[in-house]
Amino acid sequence: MDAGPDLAALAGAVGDATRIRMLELLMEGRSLVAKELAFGTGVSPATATVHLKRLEQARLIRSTRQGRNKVFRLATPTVARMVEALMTVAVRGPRASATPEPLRAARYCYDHLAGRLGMGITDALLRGGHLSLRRRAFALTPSGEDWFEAFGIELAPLREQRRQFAHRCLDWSERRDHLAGALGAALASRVFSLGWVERQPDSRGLVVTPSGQRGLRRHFGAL
Amino acid sequence: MDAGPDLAALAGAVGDATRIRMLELLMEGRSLVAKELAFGTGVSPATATVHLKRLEQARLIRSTRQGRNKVFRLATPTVARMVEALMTVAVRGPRASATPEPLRAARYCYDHLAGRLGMGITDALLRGGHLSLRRRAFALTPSGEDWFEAFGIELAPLREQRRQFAHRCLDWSERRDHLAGALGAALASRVFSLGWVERQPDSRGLVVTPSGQRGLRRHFGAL
DNA sequence: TCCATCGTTCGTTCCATGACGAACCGTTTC
DNA sequence: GAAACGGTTCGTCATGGAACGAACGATGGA
Repeated sequence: MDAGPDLAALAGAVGDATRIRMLELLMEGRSLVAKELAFGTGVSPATATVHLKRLEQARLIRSTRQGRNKVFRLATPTVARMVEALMTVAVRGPRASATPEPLRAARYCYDHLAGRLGMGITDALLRGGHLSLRRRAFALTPSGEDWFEAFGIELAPLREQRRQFAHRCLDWSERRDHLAGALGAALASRVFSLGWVERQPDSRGLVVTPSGQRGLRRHFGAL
Repeated sequence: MDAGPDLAALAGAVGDATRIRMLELLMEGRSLVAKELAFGTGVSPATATVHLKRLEQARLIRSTRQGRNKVFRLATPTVARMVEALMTVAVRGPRASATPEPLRAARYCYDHLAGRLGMGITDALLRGGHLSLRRRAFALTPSGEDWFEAFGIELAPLREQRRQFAHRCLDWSERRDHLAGALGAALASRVFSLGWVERQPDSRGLVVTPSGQRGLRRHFGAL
């Protein structure tokens, strides 16, 4: 009698505190092994196995074996966007203002930069004419191609990836789009390896280092 | 230890087959009374009451009393977008191609037109220069203002509404944006009152009437 | 080879909660 | 006023499933 996609099955897979927490942990973009996910959700390895299996059957996550470890990641960027959409709804209500300031300032969203940092960088790239807006994505302008190469990011390999190149991702704290996709991930990775931002332990939160302050200002102006 | 919005509470509210089905029913944009939602989900009125209360406490739906009836609707367009995001994920997998053709052709998404019909109209308006793309929304061009007025839609009252005027809504079957927001809703309502499209019973699906075929072609060209 | 570690499987326990019917309250209609 | 109807509340039942510990297989390191 129903119609369209099988929402009930998906909702069942998502609708558990432990499992949604696992998805939240994976939103950092890191690949996590089963044990980390068990610890991160405060649950025994045995229980974690069951949940992870269920998430995998629902195609929300994927796993690969690495030796005796099993590492998990979100199945697709679409899943990440779904989780973001859930966050966008969950953020209102009485606890709305309880969103921790560090997370609003800078955080990982799946595998790219979000929060005010991600927004600021995206805005700067738009202002500088390095990015332009397209229907469902950003587009890299000629000057943008030079800019990214100069920033130390090789574009050719990124274009060969199957995932979207410069996706637009809606930010639950800023309520606007920031740069995602292969290009966004590469940018985040580059900023990270430059030592400009560092992970906060056990959180999606990021901190900008002193050298990062300088570097970001130099490249993106006042964020 | 957690951070950000309270996903667990939201996931709990969403993660039940009956409740997600209720949200799905409300995605048609209609306001439905409790009894209809009970019948639509195949559950007793008593059970429906409990579910509806829970959804309301999670701020996913809102209700108003009308006489001895209680009518429900989605709380905000943000909720509608969240449900769409869930659908977008749920649609892949083995049953992907099982999405009923009528729904792909034309359907309600919350309160505006979606599916190929919604996409086609949106595209035609873009091609005609009546709409332009903005960051997170569409914008009405000067020629667009004339067009909508000529089509029988008063814009002034729409602009006064608190909701977004010309929102972009991602379509789970077409995977692109279509026109939503106050303007999208008004357009859908107008097309409906012209008798160009009709509801399919017990479904989000829409059918284009013969006069609708002509009217749509005349105004939007080949869809 | 032996041991440590990781993940899975199995069996068990236990709690949350989804469902219903019956009784009840308020509104509308006749 | 009486009857009909919509919705809510209450009590009860049953079931699903989340959690754990223990035992087991597999992998990698010493």
